[in-house]
Amino acid sequence: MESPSSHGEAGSAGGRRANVTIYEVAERASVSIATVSRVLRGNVPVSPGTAARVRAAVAELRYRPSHLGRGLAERQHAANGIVFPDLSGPYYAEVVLGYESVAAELGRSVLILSSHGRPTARDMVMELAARVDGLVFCTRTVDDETVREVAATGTPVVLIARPPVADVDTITTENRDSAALLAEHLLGHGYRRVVFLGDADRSSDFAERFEGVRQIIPAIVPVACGFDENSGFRAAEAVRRQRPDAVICCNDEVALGLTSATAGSVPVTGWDDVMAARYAGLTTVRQPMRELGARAARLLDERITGARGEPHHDVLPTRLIVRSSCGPHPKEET
Amino acid sequence: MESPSSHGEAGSAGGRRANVTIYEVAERASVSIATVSRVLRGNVPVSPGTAARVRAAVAELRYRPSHLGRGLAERQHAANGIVFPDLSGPYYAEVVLGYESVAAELGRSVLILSSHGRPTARDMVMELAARVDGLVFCTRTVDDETVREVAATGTPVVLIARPPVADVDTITTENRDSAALLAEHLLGHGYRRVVFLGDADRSSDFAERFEGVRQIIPAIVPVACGFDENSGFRAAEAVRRQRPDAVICCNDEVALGLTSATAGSVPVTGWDDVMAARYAGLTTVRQPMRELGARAARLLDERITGARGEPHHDVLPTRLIVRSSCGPHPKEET
DNA sequence: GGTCTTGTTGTAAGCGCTTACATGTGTAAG
DNA sequence: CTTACACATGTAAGCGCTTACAACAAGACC
Repeated sequence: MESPSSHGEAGSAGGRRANVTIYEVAERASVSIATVSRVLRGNVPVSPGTAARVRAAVAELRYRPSHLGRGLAERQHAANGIVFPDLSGPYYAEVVLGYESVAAELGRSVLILSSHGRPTARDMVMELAARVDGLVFCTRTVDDETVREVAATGTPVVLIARPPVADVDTITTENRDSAALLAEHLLGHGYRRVVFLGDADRSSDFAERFEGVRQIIPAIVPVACGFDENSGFRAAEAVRRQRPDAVICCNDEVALGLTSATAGSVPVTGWDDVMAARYAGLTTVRQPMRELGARAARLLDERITGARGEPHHDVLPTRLIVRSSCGPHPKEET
Repeated sequence: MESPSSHGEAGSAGGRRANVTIYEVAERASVSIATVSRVLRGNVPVSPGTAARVRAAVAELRYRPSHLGRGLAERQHAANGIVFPDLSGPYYAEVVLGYESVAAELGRSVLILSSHGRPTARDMVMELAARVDGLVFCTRTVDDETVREVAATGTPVVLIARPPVADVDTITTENRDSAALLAEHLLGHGYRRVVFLGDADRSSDFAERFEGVRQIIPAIVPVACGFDENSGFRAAEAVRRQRPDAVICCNDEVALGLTSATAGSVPVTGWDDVMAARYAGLTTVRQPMRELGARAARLLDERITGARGEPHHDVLPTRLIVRSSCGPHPKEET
């Protein structure tokens, strides 16, 4: 008996689900479990005859190696996590898509966690960190302390659209310059009194956009607002009180929400260039969301597989997309 | 020395990442690993003093139990998977969001896999199946054979928007009746020659919608088409050749794409009621996408935790949303 | 015929955790 | 002052896999 335990007893008891293990395969192929493992991993030569017998046994038994056993022995999960606030709204969906796509290519499963404003987010993140080889955080999903704690356990971390914490890699999109460009465009329209709708305290992206605008329009008036359509819609009253010539919104959803409420009576711009923006004719700034996720996956993989060195702080370029929502053009080009 | 291995030697060698294990916690608290485990799981009484010592050691060492070790011992992953074709487009993003939200509530992590038309999808699915306690498949991401194979290993499976396979649970949204309703509405507009834009062979949802329409408009003309905006855009030529009074598209994205190409010259309807549909004024059928995911997570959990019995085949209700894209209303109500 | 390779396979020690069972202590009962 | 019984804790056997090391067989070579 080679088995140290009861593995040999294949007895299909009335239990729930008796998964077939490497022991049963070994027994059926009349080899040791080590040989089965070697055939499956293919990193050590095995005689062709034996290999064939093992493969036959694997097929007949429909054997699937347990990830738990494998992971424990190899000390790795072959999985990455990504944490974001919410998947509704096209922004995070695109980021996650890009991330998954690359991670899968690299042979890593991806675990998602939507913090969703849950108060237990921190615990959920630590829990997630215990089951992956690396972790990506999008924007302000958790506080810096949590990021630091995860990083301290040695788990590689990449931050998306968020200022650096400790010496962790980050990937962001360009905000300041394109915000300035957008502001200039609005000035070109002849607008003077401009409102910035969005909460700069809650997102470094928003803060940078605000700063970029203020560089060009020092008198910019900030009006606090959430992130979604509803917030934009509800902000209409507060915006109207400012009697603005134009409103620069922190993202497309807010812009779209505001547009619904004002029926287009006020020139508006967004940020992100989500699908709905095209149909609403929204002037906005396009950012490469999918690329953001893809890049994060690659960066993470490098760290996991051992790359050392200075933290990366990549910045991806964005592009101003002028449509009709900012009003008729006195002289600008499209 | 209680440790059977080298666990006791805490030596922080120059290695990559020496995770703290239950052995170190035990040593620090001067108890056995069994006691540490008991304190952490809280299912067996431990004297208050000991528990406090253990908790202190856990905190000082920043100990995080390994999911691999725990999962192996408990024979469960505490994780669910979900497989979908693509996350771009709001449909799957919403489904996944609803799924994640409930799964997290139930204490399960969620692993996502986008099949993305990859030829290796089948292997990736089997791989995923080996690391979760249950799996959800959205629409036609993999063939029936694969679904059967996963189900055969004893892994609970739930199908979303897909016809039953073996005796697996399914969740779909109502298609036939709302399609008939939509067709009637179009008839009410006075339209007679109607095209159905979409590929009924590639989705049971689309097939049902087509059938529902045909019940009311037997002369409905099918025109093949993909799933996304681009497909809709490119189908404009083929559609025009049919000189239709109106076009019923298989989903909103196709409808939106078509609309861009025809500049609204043809009455069009979609399906799903995605965000962009509201801004494009698209007449469509709303389906509860988030609820679809949420329900799947609950159903799966029931099966995982042991519910037996007949397969469920839930059907969620949908709702016709009339907007302007189907043309001016001769007499209909909103 | 004996020694050395080389190639193939088995043995067994972990990986980090849970838990049935055994052991030891203090206290109530006889 | 025993005997019994709770209660708290330790001991050790797994969970399913990988892999260093040992063992062995079959040619190659002198």
